[in-house]
Amino acid sequence: MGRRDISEIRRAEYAAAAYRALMRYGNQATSLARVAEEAGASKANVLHYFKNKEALLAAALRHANAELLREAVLLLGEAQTPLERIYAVIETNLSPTSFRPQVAHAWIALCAGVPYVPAYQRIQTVIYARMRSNLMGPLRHLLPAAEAALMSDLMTTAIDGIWLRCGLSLNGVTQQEARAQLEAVLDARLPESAERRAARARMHEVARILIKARNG
Amino acid sequence: MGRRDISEIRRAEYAAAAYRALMRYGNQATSLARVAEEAGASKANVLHYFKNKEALLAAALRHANAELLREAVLLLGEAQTPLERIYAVIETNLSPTSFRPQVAHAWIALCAGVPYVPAYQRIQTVIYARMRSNLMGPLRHLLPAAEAALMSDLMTTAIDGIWLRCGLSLNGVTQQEARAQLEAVLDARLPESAERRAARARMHEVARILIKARNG
DNA sequence: AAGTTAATAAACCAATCGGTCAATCTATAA
DNA sequence: TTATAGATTGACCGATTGGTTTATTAACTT
Repeated sequence: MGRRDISEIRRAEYAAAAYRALMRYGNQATSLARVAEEAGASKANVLHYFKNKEALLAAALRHANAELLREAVLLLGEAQTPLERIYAVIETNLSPTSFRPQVAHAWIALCAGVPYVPAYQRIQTVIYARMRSNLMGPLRHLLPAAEAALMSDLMTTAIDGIWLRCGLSLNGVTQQEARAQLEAVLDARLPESAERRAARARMHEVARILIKARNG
Repeated sequence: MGRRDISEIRRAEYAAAAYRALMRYGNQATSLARVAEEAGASKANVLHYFKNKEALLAAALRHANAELLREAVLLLGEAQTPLERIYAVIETNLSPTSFRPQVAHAWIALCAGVPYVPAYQRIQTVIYARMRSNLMGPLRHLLPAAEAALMSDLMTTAIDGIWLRCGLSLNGVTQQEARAQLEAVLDARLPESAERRAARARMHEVARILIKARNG
């Protein structure tokens, strides 16, 4: 175990601790002291590996995003048709890994900081670019360019709105309600068909299997 | 000018100042000192009228919500058909009063605090209840109950997502893009028709007139 | 005019914030 | 074994936070 390894290990540890704190206590209450406590380390050592709080929280959000990305890659890897790729995106965003109030809290905190913290802005830009790429790819095969762009934007918007509501969790958006809403979005330009039914069923099944495998 | 009046005047002044601070500097940077400076008063006097910061910011958000509500009432008052009432909601949320990054910032700050600040939660609950009422009313006339509820939820979700994007304003959601997305949402269950075209045109015109009157 | 009440603000407070520093400890390299 | 570089930390710092206290001013009541 070289000294170089420790650096990376600590950075990952502290980023994960910061993410946990962000989920549990919210942005306001996530101080360096609390993150250090969460990680079982000293505040000074956290700052030994991150030049400041902003860098730490940015790493925390990238850490969380990487988790989500891993799930997306798995699902997209199983998709074989454009419609299946669209449902892969939907299933990813509804998977229990991400569709949880606590996770949503962390992302809302990110959104709140975007206008004032350049590092957050960069993360958000990357996330949106990937979302757009994941959706535009399959949509281009199914719709004219303008309509594909519209549907990509609308699905992104709807997913954002669903996450927001999930984070507030006032009346607690059910996964089923969220799914129904996203299906309705699809209805606007990709009317129900045998292909769509098949794609939905298959990716739902793939998601179920992957989740079970991860938990088991 | 009785002493009772001054109390209400100051409360309104300070709430408005807090809302301005929330829009300009974000939640993080909105301190009592800054709000007092924004209001041209002393911090102590702000706390003389609000028992603490939480109450002040809650009043600020209610103040902002009241502004939005006034606009909604005006538009809904002109709507004469169910479809027009739906478009009244859409136009309200796209009006330049509310559809601005700064305004969205303030609301995102609210959302970020909802899980931790009970007062914010109450405000959010009221807002959602009114939105649902405004949408379910007309939708019930146009769709079966279950479909009406679905569309109400979906429109709320989409509006939330649009506001969120507006607040981030990375690629800057245009009012036109937002309108196109909401039209696509309607397409899912209320296909384009002569009635819908008429309702859209009329409420768009009503909104234009009201905005012009307010600015002029 | 006198007395009471509310409006206002300066000064102050303890707590906490993000961040620095100097000093230890530890483990590898020589 | 000793030297050295990195890991780790307690103590500390100035700034800022939300909130209180105390004193002064202004205004209504009688």
